[in-house]
This record gives sequence, C-alpha cells and structure tokens, in this order.
Amino acid sequence: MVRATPEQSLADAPLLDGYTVETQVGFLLRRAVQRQTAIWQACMAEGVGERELTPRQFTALVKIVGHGRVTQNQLGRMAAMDPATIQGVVRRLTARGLVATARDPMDRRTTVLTPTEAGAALAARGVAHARRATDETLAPLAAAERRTLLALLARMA
Amino acid sequence: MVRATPEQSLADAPLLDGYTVETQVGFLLRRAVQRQTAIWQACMAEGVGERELTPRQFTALVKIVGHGRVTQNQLGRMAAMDPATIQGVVRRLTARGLVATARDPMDRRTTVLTPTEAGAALAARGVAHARRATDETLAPLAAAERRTLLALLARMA
DNA sequence: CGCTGATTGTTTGCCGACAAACGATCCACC
DNA sequence: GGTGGATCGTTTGTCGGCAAACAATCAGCG
Repeated sequence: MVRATPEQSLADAPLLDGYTVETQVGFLLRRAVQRQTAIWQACMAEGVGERELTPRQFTALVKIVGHGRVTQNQLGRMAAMDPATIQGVVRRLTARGLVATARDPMDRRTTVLTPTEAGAALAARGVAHARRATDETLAPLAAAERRTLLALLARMA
Repeated sequence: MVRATPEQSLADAPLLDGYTVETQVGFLLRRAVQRQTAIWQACMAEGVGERELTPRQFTALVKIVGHGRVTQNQLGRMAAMDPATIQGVVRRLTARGLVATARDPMDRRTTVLTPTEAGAALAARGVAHARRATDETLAPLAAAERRTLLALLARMA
C-alpha cells in the first residue's frame, strides 16, 4: 500500500491546460488496485499461513479446481491473462505442488492442468479469506454503491 | 489487451461454495486496468511518436512540470508511487532527457527534479492524447455513469 | 558536542503484465 | 498426402509494484 498525499496542487496546470492527474480513470484505477492488493495480501497471509497466494495465483487455482481439467491456454483466457503471464503463474503453482501438469496425447501441443489434493484444499480454504478481502476492499461503500461500482466496472471491461 | 472468454462456467463451484472469480472487485479492477492500459498505449503511440510514455511516466512528468521543482520523494507521494518505483520512473525520464536532477545544497539527501524544455513540451503535447485515452476508456459509459464511477473509485482509494 | 531517531533515496529480489518472436503441433483443404 | 494457416506454449526484454535492508543526511535533545 502506498501512502497518498492530500495534494497541495494549487498550481497544477500552468501550461497543461487544466489537466489534473488525480481525476483520471487511469490514476483512480491504479490507486484502487493498489489498495485492493494490499488488503488481499493481508487477508491471505493471515489465513493461509505458509506462503500466501497472490490474487492471480488464486484466480488461476480457483479456475483449475472449478473446472477440474483445463489446458494452460484455456486457463489464461478464463483468468484474463496473457499466455506469457499464465505460464509464470502456472509454473509457481506447480512448483508448490498445487497443480499437476500432463501432456494430452490427443493434442501434444497442450499442457493439461489438474488440481492436486493440496491445491483443491488450499483453494477451498482460501475462499473465505478472498471473500473477506473483497468485503474489506468495498468497505467504504454502501451495498447499493458496491453493486453500482461492480456493474460499471463490468461494463467497462 | 488480453482477450476474454465468455465463460462456460457452468460447474464453477463444486467445493468452492459458489465463489466466482469474475464478480470480484479485484478481478474487475484488473480487467479494467488492462483495457485502460491498452487504450492508453494506442493513444500515446499514435500521438507522441518516438517512444511512447507509459501512464506512470506521464503522471510523473505532469507532476514535475506542474510544480516546476519537486524532490523525488515528494513526487512519489503525489503520484502514489513507492520510493523504489518512482526511482525507476525518474531514471527513465532523465535518461530520455525529459527531467533534470540536481542536489539541494540545503538538504543533501534530496534529489531535486525539474522539467527540461523537452519534458515540458512533451507533457503539454501529451495532454490531448491523455484526454483521448480517458474518453475512449470511458466510452461504454454515459456521462452520468462516468461521474458515478469516478466518484466511487475515489472513495474506494 | 555527541547521540538518537526520523527522513531521503538506493539497491535487491520477487511477482506480475505485456509485446514480440519462436518452434512444435494440429487441422482444413486441396 | 501434402501444405498452409491457426493454435499452443515458451522465451526474452521492458516496465511497474512492493518489501526489506541499507547508506547518507538531517534535526532535536541532552
């Protein structure tokens, strides 16, 4: 979590035509992501013990557990991650014994992923903490506002 | 920009207690950031020519130009970036001759940053493109919805 | 003056995002 | 049965985010 500054931007735009950074979507999204990430890590670290799962790792693991058997590329699309990115995430998950990889004899290009016992257990155990993280992230907003925000974000994506 | 999948998640939650990834704030925020970043790069690449400015680089540059003279640490707080992160951003900006660094004789710990001619010009030139990027990012939403979204994001941060 | 604590900035290390280029494989079509 | 386009996964390189440890410096206080 990065600390913010109340902003003494009195003279923020001499030749910038009134452009202010802090009212831009990009800036606000970045701040929101920063906060969400920090909260997530706190929730998971407390709950999972050993090493914590990052948001992407958890997303990927949940997808694998939920589907039982996916190829790496399918997983990437479901989790909205680049092939290069999902490769790294999967590598870390398999390194921790949470996911097993196999070759599909029918399509030898693909890597088929299945959850291990430990992976399924960790995913199941993590759900509660993930929910807490979500709650805490949305804490400043009322219930109706939360729904509005999620709906707007979904339409933006 | 990462491609999405319509999601055939019929059996997404056998033992996951109904937890679905795509309705979580974290996931939606990540998707929104991905899209915003892609749009930004397209807008800036087209407009700035040479090498494009990343969103953080532009944010930092605008702050420096807008204030005329800031220390690196101040800049980090204003731009909501870690000391370690702002260091990298500033290094790239100075390497491109957009920012000049100097030592403050009054406090020899600090690095004082000032915009160069080229930096100020590039910032001024970039504003229009940044605005286009913002517009395009928010394109799926009506004007009132945009205001709502920005307000909610600001309260979340 | 000397000590101590706070602040500033740097470095290192890990995680993640994406682009671009690549080899391997599959499949549709001729 | 070939062949060309598509798909799958990997690698490499750049950028960014954070934590943690560190050196240098400043400021307050006895």
